[in-house]
Amino acid sequence: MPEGPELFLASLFINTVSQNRRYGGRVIKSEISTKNPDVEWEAEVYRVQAVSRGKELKITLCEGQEEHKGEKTLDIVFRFGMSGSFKFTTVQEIPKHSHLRFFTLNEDTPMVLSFVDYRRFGRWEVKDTWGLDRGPDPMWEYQSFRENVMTHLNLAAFNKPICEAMLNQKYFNGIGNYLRAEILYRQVSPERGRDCC
DNA sequence: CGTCCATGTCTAC
DNA sequence: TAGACCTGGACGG
Repeated sequence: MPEGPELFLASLFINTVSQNRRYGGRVIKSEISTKNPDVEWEAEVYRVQAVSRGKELKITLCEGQEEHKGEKTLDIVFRFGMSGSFKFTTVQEIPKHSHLRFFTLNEDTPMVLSFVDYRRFGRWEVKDTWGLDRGPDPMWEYQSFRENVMTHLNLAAFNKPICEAMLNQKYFNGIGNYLRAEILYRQVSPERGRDCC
């Protein structure tokens, strides 16, 4: 599932299901997830919002029924690894491999937003900053993405075949193996003098 | 039953 | 830079 566009779609999905819902209680981590941190959060009522940047997705929890100044918030930054995704299900149908769970309030059928990751290569951190070694989003921060590339073309990171350079998340945050292949298939040809793989 | 493969990091040598 | 970290589906015997 997870390169930049999938992370973006996951943020849309989270915002769509969370738009007119309220969550409550604690955020529950699965027993089996030992490498990722507990999320210390408890609120009678809170809202959930998501935003993505490259191969990271940030969820913000906001205490309270409606927006107001000084509300308590908490940010969690996720990386999806090879198999991460978000799913929204009933409590009865919590998926196998659901490793972090957010519970809704006031529903006829209680619902759960889950971070699901069957291979457990995915990671989350409780923090509000994006990964320090990851660049701007190529789609949604195009100007700074472009500038970040253009001003560093002299570095060793670019002194290699483009298929290798494109996996560097400091400059191509969100590009993975499938996307680089699709992009290079469309844009690069030997006639243009590129040293491709 | 077994082997191989998968959209990604992460870290120990 | 090789190996580690994980699960499960496809396919071979």
